[in-house]
Amino acid sequence: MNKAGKPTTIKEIARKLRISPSTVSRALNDHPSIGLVTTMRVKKLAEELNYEPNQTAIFFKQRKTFTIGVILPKLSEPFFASAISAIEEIAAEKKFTVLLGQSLDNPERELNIINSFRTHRVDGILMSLGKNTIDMGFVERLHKYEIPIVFFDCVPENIDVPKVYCDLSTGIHEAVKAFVERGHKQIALINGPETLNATGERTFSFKNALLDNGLTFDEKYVVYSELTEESNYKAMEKLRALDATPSAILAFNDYVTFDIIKYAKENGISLGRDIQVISFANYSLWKYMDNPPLASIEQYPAEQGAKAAEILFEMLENKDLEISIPDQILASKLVYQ
Amino acid sequence: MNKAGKPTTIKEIARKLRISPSTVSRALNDHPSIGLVTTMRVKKLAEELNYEPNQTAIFFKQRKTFTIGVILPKLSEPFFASAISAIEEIAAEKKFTVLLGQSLDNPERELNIINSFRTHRVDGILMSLGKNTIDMGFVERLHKYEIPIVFFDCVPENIDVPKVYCDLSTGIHEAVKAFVERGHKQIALINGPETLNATGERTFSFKNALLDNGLTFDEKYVVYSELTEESNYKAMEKLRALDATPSAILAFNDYVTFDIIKYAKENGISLGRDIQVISFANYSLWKYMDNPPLASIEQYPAEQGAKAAEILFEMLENKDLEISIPDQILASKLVYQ
DNA sequence: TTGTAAGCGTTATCAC
DNA sequence: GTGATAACGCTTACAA
Repeated sequence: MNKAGKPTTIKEIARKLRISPSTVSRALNDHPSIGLVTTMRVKKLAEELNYEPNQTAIFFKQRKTFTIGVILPKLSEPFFASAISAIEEIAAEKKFTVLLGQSLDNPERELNIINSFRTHRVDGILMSLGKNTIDMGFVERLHKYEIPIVFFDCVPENIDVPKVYCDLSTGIHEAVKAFVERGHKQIALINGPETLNATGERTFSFKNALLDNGLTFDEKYVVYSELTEESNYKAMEKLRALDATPSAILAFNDYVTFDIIKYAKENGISLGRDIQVISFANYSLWKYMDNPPLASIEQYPAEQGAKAAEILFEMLENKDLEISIPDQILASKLVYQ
Repeated sequence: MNKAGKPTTIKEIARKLRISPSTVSRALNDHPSIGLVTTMRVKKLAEELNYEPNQTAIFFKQRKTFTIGVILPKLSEPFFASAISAIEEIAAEKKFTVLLGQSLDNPERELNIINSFRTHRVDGILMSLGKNTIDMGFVERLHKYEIPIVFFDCVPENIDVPKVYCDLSTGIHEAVKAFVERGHKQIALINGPETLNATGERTFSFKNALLDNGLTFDEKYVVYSELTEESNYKAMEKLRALDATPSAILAFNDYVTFDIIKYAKENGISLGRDIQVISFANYSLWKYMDNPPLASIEQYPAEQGAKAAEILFEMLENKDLEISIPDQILASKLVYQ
């Protein structure tokens, strides 16, 4: 800071020391060719004047911003909150800063954020897709601009781009096995909207898991919910209307489970005795509840975010935009509370 | 993008159109002095070449980055997650991007983040202090650099700086009143560590609320916890050891409440009948629980974040770094689930 | 209405 | 070991 109230610049230091700006620059960067004395003098004055390099100038010159952008559907979702938390920690280690954008599942917002990130010249992007994203054209555009992007959790299909996601089949298998071991024969799945990938994935693995455990798969035991309370209740009613009412339910996520718990309470169903539930984890407060699900399928948001960040930083360090990185698939796991 | 694979620049457009870069710049920025025809030609070519202004150059030149930094203790805390979520939405409206840093309650990390933000030349900072921050010297430093900062939720005392926080006294008064109306005479407070401001504030308001409701204040009914499960249990035991066991407890936060619930379960205490609890909200899932607290004192994280962001943007627009802005105090409120 | 030129702060290249 | 100069891409007086 100088008397004019403006940040000190290299030029100023140079003027005061009657040496050239380039010498100052080199001295500050410990360039070997600069004499020890000069270096010391420069550093001393820089200290005194509270010199701080103007990063915007450096960014501009070096075409690198030491910044990564992270795009998530919603930050207030615990799942994404812990992902971003992990990402920020890794970025901080690497001396990178994190630009943040939330899409709120709106494809238009997603594109706006990406554009904003691009004009901010972020060095790379981490992204978890919103539910409604169809057009993936932006991936190619980013590639043209040589901005690497790594997807995690909600990742695009059929595009050769680095991805980190959780394989639900392992957790679903464990869940069904746990149910079977407890003697359940009628196992249902309350799934999400049929349009979601996550939904198809669950149905697929659920079917396999049933067959692998010596049960038959009956479509009727898979009901689809729009994930509103009303829709979740309807799903429960559909299941209760079946000839052989299921005694075990795999729920799309914890929010569905909450509604199942509420529904059960209101309808005199005893959770744990009449019906057992296993859920996909977003919350982890079950231990405080009286009627928690039997277990949860953990999808490791922090680990996914961290892994994605690591891959991104590796790409940034090696400039290997072209080599295609194999999908990083974390196994989901059944976790008892 | 041009054939060299580099982003198109204004110079390139100028060269191709055989006009000067300044004309191109002006045309792209709809400068009134440029003829309509020229403007159109420029814009058309810019479009064709996928021209995108290099923001790093603009940031550098204009000494403004359209970026705000947000510093929070921990992103995975639902309280802060919803604050940042609200902040991001407001920033997006203003076409600002959000730089993110989490202090993890570590003062050193806080300073690192602030330095990083400063070198990134953020236009302003929003911050919620970590629990252990003592040295507030950075505020003055930021002031010198003319970087406005607005605090929210966990704000510094005795410093003239814009602050947004929630006044707990209103909620605590309502809580005590609610207890009294239900016939409770022995009301306890399980408080946080004595070193925290938040703790002193609660004691202070709790005392006043008791007196205002015609009860007496007895220090023994305020116990301090380190907020670990063990410490929370000890707090409960202290209360149970009192001559007149409290029938109502005000809990420092929802985590404490969770432990109270757990403790009660394990010790055959019926929540709701033997003991009623009111908590300070960080989670909002009580409706799904069997033994929820009677009510929660809501502190409106999203509103606090939003308000702080608004103040910051106002400061940025008016460059009014000097006028001191009166504290923005939101009333906390007792909310029944 | 348009062009010229300077400058933002830093660093890389070349020269001495 | 140090200095001069140019360059990054854009904006903006000032000139024309």
